[in-house]
Amino acid sequence: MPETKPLRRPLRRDGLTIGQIAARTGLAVSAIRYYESERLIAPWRNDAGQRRFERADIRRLSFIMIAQGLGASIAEIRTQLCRLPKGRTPTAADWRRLSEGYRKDLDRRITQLQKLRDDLDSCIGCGCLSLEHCTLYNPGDRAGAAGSGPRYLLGDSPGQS
Amino acid sequence: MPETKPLRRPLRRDGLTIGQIAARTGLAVSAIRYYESERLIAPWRNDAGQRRFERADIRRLSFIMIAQGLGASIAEIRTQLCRLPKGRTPTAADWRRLSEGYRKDLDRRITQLQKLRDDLDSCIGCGCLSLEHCTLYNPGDRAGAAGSGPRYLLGDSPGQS
DNA sequence: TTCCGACCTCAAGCACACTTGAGAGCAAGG
DNA sequence: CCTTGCTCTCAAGTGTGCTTGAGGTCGGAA
Repeated sequence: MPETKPLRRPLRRDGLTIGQIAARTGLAVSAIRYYESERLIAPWRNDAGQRRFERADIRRLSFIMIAQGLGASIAEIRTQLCRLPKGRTPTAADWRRLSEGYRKDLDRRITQLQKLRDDLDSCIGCGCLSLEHCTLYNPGDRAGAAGSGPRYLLGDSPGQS
Repeated sequence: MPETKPLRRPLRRDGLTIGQIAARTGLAVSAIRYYESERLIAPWRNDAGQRRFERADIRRLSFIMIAQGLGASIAEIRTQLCRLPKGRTPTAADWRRLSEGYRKDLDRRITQLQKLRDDLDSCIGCGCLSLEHCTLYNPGDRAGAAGSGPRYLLGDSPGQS
């Protein structure tokens, strides 16, 4: 987490600076700028061209972080965020509505992982490893198997050859 | 799935060709070559320098596919595979031993996803989105949230702007 | 006024897991 | 033998989600 050390804290009115947003969300400044370039957020600019954020943007960024943790791509998240009301600050209910899809997805994923776990012992050492219709390779949709993203979670520490 | 259409099928003795391995595993030929370059598999070569595989390599590749589906990186899988016996073809018991780590990991991930699901409604629309110590952002280790890999699983079809 | 830290843009780079392309060499059915 | 399709190597490209660097501006405390 670079760019996040001393922080003098000025200008609370007229919006938050990108550094303040970074500090509050834990995101890197560069990541926030990237999200803007991807049209996930739309801060306004002050006279000098510096970004200024609303408090609501923190929530928006938080949603982005959660959605990413759940496996969503930037494009998907953009689509999701488009469903928020345009003219006004989203309410708790708006966010909750958005989250419902994720909840259903979580349910599906949990079910699939449970199946995967139950299949693992009976499958991994057996003849079905010679393939054909083993549930371990084609767990419904491949997505349900929970992705190629997370690193260093399988018990081995990173950096081993 | 390119490179997987007509298939004449010769030379069963003296090992399987890369095309045959590809057909049986569903992997692309290029992916198999890549795995060799990453030292996950080690086919021998015939006189002309073409790769020849053992049947046991199918199982090995299958393990790779499963492990990837569970979020393991190439490096991690390489480490895992190093634990297999060197001199002989791995037995079902060998594979089962390897899979135990994954089973434990699956248990952890299922638990975390359940927690995530339970937290989702109570968290996503509420004040904790303004951050600090919300479980949704820092679900233990970030890996437990199941990764940034899987695409198109959140209910929205791909290709939407 | 000075100065340092925070901010700006734009281009390029990175890591991962492959795929694609060029150019050439085998293998086996007809 | 010929042809077709499978195989080879090596380099470069792809997509995702950022980070890094260069070169420069802004803001506010001293």
